[in-house]
Amino acid sequence: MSGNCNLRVNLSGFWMPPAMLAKAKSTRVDNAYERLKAEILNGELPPGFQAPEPDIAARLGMSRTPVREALIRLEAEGLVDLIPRRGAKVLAISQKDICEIFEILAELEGLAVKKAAGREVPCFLMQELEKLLSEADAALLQDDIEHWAELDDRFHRLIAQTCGNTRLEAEVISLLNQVHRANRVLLRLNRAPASRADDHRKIFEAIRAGRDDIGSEVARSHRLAGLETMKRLLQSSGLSQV
Amino acid sequence: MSGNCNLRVNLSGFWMPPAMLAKAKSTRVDNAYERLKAEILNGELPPGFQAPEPDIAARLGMSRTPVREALIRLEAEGLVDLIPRRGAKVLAISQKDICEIFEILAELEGLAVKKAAGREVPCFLMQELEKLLSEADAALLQDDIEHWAELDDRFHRLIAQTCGNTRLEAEVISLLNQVHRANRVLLRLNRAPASRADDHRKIFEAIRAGRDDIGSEVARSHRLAGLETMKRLLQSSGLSQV
DNA sequence: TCCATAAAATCTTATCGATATTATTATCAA
DNA sequence: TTGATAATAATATCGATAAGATTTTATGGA
Repeated sequence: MSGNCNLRVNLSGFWMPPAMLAKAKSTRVDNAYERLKAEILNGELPPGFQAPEPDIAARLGMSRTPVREALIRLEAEGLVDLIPRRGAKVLAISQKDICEIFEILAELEGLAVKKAAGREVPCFLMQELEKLLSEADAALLQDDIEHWAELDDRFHRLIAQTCGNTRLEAEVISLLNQVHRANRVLLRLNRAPASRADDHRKIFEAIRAGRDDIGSEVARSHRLAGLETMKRLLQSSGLSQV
Repeated sequence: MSGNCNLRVNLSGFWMPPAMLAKAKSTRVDNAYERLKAEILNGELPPGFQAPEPDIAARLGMSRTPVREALIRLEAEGLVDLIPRRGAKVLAISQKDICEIFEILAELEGLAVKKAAGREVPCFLMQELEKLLSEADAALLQDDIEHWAELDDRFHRLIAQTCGNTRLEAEVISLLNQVHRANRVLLRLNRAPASRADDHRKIFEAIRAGRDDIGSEVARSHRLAGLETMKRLLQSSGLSQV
């Protein structure tokens, strides 16, 4: 058994329980989905990238059918656009898109924090949140904006996971995915954190203290402040799409 | 001219006879998608209904490929569950699902009304809203709960369309679809309107007057009150799923 | 020569029917 | 009853073909 074909690589880059990795059956559709999604999120497939299905299938080493099914899923998640007779295109994000998404995120993240503060959040999630906070502080001290951005993103995703509402969690994460690359590109231009760092700490403390009112309000205004930063960065960079 | 032609919004409400949709759609995938979606929403395919792909394909008179692609889209919208080696299953809604969805709807509908009140809503939409309000009044006077429920649903969908945020609109409509059958079934048991009728009027007036603060608050509490009604109906009916 | 139009070639998807794979069920011996 | 094994059923995937749009080429008139 030298070439273990069942060995699954976690391409999403996020932590998964070992059981999940072991059990996850590796179908070609799932494989194509995970690989394409990872490549879109990390920028290997940049916004605007466009290719016919056969090309993508060939690149992934499989036939068109599973690729097509993966693309349909990615389209439903707002990451690609399937243009009839033109192939699949990685979506670019405009200022309007960012406004729309951040406005929704402000409400949904506010709700997520409210729900999290109103329930018993599993201990390991709180510990993970706290770890992210201290690592982010450390990254800022070292001026490591790249790493800080990564931790910022993971904090927001983890918050979504604390709320206990699975649909809310999935929707927040889907929206974060849609703006993931725009976030990264603009922060790289900015070379500075896009938000007040202590907002995250406030949110964390509010959840721990069960202060749903404070928490949700901080989360909401945090996201709306982020929107203003994004708008400013878009203006100053002169980019119409990211 | 981006290729979002495949994202179609049914402006006339949400339900159309399959035959009509069949003619409008050119591809079999779209055809299968629209037909299955309509059948799920109107209850022809009830929650819990389950069938292997070949059966569904045979019923729709096409091969498995387009059916499968339609099912993947429906799964992404939370209407069906694709169970490996078991076929496609129409999702049933539990009390937990209703809680999750209504909580999110409360925030998103609140935001939608806030945005609608803060902008110039196209005249024909306001007229349509007003028409729905007076028709709903008339239906109540005649004790036509069935018709009232239909108008209530259409009001909520139309509100989503006034907000100007296309993602917000799509998400609200998707959530309304997921609870559509549950709504209908429970109202039929109840034989009475599930919410204070004048809430709708208040929301309409707030949008017209540009009072985003009032409008969003009424929309939010309206939905949360609806959640309580649903919970009560579920308890009294003894149903664990709808 | 230049432009408009028609015809042909090309390219890509949409769809099909068939096959390989694999989970589930049935069967049977210990 | 249990565990192994065979049979079954349904999917996952493939390769091929048809349909349809786009682009290119050919053609004829000014």
